[in-house]
Amino acid sequence: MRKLNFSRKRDAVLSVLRSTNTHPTAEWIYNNLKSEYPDFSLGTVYRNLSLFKEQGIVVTVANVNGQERYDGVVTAHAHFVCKKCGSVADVNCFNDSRDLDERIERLYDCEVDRHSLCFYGICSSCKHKSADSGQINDASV
Amino acid sequence: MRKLNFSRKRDAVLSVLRSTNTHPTAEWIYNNLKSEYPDFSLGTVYRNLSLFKEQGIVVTVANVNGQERYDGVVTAHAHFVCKKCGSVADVNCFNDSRDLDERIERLYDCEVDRHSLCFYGICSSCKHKSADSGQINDASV
DNA sequence: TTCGTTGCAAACATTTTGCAGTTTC
DNA sequence: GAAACTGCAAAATGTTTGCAACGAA
Repeated sequence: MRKLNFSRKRDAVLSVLRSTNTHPTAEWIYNNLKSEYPDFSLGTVYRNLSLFKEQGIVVTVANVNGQERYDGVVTAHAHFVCKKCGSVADVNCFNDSRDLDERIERLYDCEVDRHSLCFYGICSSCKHKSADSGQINDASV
Repeated sequence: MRKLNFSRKRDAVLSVLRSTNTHPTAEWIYNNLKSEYPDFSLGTVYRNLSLFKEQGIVVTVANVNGQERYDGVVTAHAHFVCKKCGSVADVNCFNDSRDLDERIERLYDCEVDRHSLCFYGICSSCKHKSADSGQINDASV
């Protein structure tokens, strides 16, 4: 892994990502920091997110309406994606840890880094709105 | 759901997808049919795949290196994605059926259409090649 | 001074779309 | 004949990248 200098903006990207549980898009992170850093670009967000992924401290959990959704929590947990509002929520009712991966490794003679479990449907909030009032809010924020 | 006419090309797209277990990209399907139908376009593949998804007879199982991978088998089963060669394989060792979805519905008061379980790592074949000979073969065909 | 980091904008790659011609019913 | 379907190519979209300026060590 290559040498890294300290960078204020890189820190900010990670801390914004860690401060929310909405599993935001790169653009959302960008918009969130643009006011604080008038000199700030989307490229920096992408570059650093990609760096974090390499380091294993960030993962992408789903692609919703063409946009990748990022998570700063890398401990194994599932997600729920609402097809109406596009929200991505944590699902923490499984103890689907490393065991599962090892089972696959033995069974298929392969190496498993991680797995991703994702449920798709309509979230509680959208379900209780009237049938056709649903809108697509990409990041639901 | 809107009215559909019969279409030879639409049939062909579905049948090519159903004839393989490689979870191909739209482009792969296009290349596979281009010889049989000299008059054939990628747009048709995308339009029909998107139609099939609406109908629930096709799902996307993963995005590998920026390209969506399609599956004509919609019964619940997991997948394995190799980060070296980009292959996508079926994983059939779970009886993770509808039960799981219903558990989430009760727990979160939501509606679950389906879930997707995907393992990421290095496939058996790549694992047994020498360490750095690995290449990225997008559709591994 | 060296080299990692960034803004900016252009480049990229996949997917979507508008339109005019073709096919299905 | 009406409406669905398609080829084609242009447009749209999210993401990546090259380069010169900037910042950290």
